Amino acid sequence: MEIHNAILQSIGKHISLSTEEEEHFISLLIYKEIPNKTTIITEGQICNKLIYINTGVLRSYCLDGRGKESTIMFAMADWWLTDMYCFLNEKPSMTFIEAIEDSCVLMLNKADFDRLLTAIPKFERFFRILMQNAYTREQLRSIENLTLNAEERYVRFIKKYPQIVSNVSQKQIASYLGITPEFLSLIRKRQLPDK
Amino acid sequence: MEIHNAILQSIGKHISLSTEEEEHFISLLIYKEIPNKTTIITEGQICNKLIYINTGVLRSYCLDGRGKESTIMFAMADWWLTDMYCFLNEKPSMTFIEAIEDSCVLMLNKADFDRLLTAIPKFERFFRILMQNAYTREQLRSIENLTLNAEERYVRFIKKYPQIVSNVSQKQIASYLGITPEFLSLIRKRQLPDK
DNA sequence: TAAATAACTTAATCTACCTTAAGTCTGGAT
DNA sequence: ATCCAGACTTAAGGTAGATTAAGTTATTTA
Repeated sequence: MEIHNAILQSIGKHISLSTEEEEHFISLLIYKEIPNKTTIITEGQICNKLIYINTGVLRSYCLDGRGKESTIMFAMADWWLTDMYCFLNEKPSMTFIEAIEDSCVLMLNKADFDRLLTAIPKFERFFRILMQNAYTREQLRSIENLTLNAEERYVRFIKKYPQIVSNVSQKQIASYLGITPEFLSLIRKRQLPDK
Repeated sequence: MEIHNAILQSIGKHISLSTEEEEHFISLLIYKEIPNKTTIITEGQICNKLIYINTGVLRSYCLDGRGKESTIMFAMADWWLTDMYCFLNEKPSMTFIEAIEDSCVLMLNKADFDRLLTAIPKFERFFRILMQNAYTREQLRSIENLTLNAEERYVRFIKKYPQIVSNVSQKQIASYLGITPEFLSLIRKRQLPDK
């Protein structure tokens, strides 16, 4: 009960469910505690879980051919994440997902996700809105990557995600911004001195 | 009739509509022919149209403070586009949308879009899938921007959108890839000589 | 058909950011 | 307490890509 308050309230902002519908939905969720630094999804594994974060912070990232890490997203309490492409198409994951602080999550299997959408079509609406928001967020990121330099991107990042800045290593922030940790260090130094 | 075949078939891949539902949907669409180089959405205007491309190619782009243009997307026949963030939130557009060849489109007003989703909830499913695909596409673009250099991005671009390459100026391709037209010219030169 | 405008190329110079490498600081594990 | 590995800093030298500017080729437009 307790545990499902946040997710139900979050969903309730977009659709209204009857008590039975809420109970049915909750019955599909798998509760899991994830200690800091635990990897819950690994490249190559089938990624068949959609993850809702109850508390904590997770990070998804990928590795390129040369072993360079790129952070795809940081996700905080009340966010959803997965390797969306691979979840939807039931392909092996191209990404890793790990906890970057002690977290607890609720997970929904792909099969249950599909059945849920059929059983309670209101969830189509909920996930449409979720996908819409994810889409517009990503599009903004693409544009900012193209139009802003590293320092401008860093400044926007700390304004947009102040909670993350305080919890995450600079190396990981650099890999989100697409720069090296060394260069981020230099940017940070520039920001301080005179003001 | 003729004109609506493509859009109905495209929607029919994801949901099945009754004849009345199809007719209702079609009654909401506004048909418009858009000559090459016509701008149909301008920064600052309220963007309250969702656009389906029947034939032709459109481009959306934005301008940064220094007047630099960034192409957000190229959209071909059977694609949907708009300034999604501004359409959904009924804000003034932050982007421009123009035809880059003679095109014809079907448009759906925001108010009709909202009513359609209520009247025929199956459309929630259709647009969920549309948003999903848009999201995963954008996420891939973000990652490629971070991990690939300009030449690699160009090579992927021409593989993924061969039809666009033949119809669009290099200046516009450069602004999609986030490089200058001069540097794209250099990349293209490198590609030819020996092979 | 000519003139004008825009697209594309080429090349020199410049800069944002990377690479490498060495050094400091920190938090866990023993 | 000590050791160690990882996080962060600093700095020298290198490179991808920008900027500027001039020249060439298309495409409009008159």
